[in-house]
Amino acid sequence: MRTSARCEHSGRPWMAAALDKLEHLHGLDEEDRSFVRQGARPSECFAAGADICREGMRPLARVITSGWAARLRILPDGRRQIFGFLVPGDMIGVQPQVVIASAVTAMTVVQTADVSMLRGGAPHHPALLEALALASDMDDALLLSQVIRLGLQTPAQRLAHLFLELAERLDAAVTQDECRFAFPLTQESLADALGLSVVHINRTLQQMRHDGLVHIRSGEITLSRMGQLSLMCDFTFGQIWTVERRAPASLIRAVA
Amino acid sequence: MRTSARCEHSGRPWMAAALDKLEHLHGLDEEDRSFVRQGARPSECFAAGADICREGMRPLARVITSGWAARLRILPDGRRQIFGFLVPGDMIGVQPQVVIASAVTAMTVVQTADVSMLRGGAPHHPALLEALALASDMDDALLLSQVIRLGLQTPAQRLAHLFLELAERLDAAVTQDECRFAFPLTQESLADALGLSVVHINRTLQQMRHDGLVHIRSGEITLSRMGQLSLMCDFTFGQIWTVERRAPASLIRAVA
DNA sequence: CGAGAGTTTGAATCGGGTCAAAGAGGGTGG
DNA sequence: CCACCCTCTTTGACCCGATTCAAACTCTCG
Repeated sequence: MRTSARCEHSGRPWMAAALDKLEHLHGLDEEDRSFVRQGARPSECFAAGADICREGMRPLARVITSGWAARLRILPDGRRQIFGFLVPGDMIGVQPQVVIASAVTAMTVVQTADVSMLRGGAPHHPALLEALALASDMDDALLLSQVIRLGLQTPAQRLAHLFLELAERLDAAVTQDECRFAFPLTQESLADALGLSVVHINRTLQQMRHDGLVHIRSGEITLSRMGQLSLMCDFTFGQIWTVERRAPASLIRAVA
Repeated sequence: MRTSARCEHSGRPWMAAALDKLEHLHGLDEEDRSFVRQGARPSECFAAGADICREGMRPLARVITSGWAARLRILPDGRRQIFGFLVPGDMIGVQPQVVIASAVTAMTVVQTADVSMLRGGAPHHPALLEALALASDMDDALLLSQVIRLGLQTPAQRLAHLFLELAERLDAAVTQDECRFAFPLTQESLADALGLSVVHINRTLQQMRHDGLVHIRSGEITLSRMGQLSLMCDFTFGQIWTVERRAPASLIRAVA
């Protein structure tokens, strides 16, 4: 169990991702932030492929401080469906949740923190309570996006939509219509998330690369021509951070 | 606005569906039940096709007392994706929800009741609070089922899975391996929910009818050979009513 | 340097979509 | 009470997109 004050990989102060996410959702004051920082306890570290939480369990209240995970279900015949990805700042079992209907599995090495003090919403911190409720709404919205991808989008649209959603959630760095961020997923994970075969994911990515839209190499993705990308898959920046529309300004600028 | 004590269509006491659902999720005592009955106010009645709640709004706390509705989104190009169906007893905007990420549209005439007193969970009714948290978990689980249908199931499996899920939620009547209940959806609605074309829904239903599995006629569906149905789509009765596995006994018996 | 995971390629197949048009109800108004 | 109309269902033909299988290639890590 690690107790250092910084994340190994990103080098940012630990809990920074979670605080940024909550801040995005609803402004916090310094009092709220220190409540979160002091209440959180460094917790388990999971190897890639390890189960963070099994299906049907009452989950512990945890936040991911580094690494990527996935909500997923495995069918008796071995095929799996990924419902969505969890990135640093995302929480599990914080909302008054009794059971979780899906497993959560680490896609990379994942570090977590225990945030039991947030269960049932912090009584004396109304802003925090609001932020947590919005985080829960966001989870719901992300699941709806996933249904839209599977239900009505073409393969290229699914990929574009997922990439843009991740870029926004990760608050990715944007430079002149290009957006770049660490991307640890295999094509197989993408296939399992987007309801397509690995082969077809591969061919579609190739086409998109040829069109100068996406480039994935050595664990890093580069999105180019963001305007084109968001147009082709009907993605709107800012929708994720519901109510207040506080999308990272850089992303919105890059598209406009 | 109606204030009568009974539902027009079903003839059951109004709020019966909601109370039954909560009861299924977590046992209530008479005190809890009368709290719900007395706090609920008969509210709007919606025509088929009317919007019960628009996307991005802070929803009023309502429960459907009769009729069917659907959570859905309509894309700019006119195509629509149905995320799931709401049946009597299902609630909108009760959980500490700030915004709703999808519209809710009436599929039939829908009567609703105002249950604002349940917002944020009834303070002095712990059992009710638990039941509401479980209802919220159930909504999450239903959305995950929808993703599984779209992501990994064949057309026939999607139909079977949806029918069985509805049978269980509606606590449908079962007689010797046959299950029958009112079914007001058009094939177009099914198509929009299951990510298939109307034509293909039609052909698949025909095949299933030919196989003696399903029969839809004049607003009523009959499911036959329930064991076969649940086997072919990997549906497990009882999973919906999470923790306590309190599926309607009749349904579980019919399959075993 | 080798092993294993992940990516890339080709060829054959078939499931499901689209288009177009014909039937069946079921409700309404004359 | 019947005729009409509108919606929903059903059918056929054609086509394209995505899956599958199998094999080669490439990268990364031990």
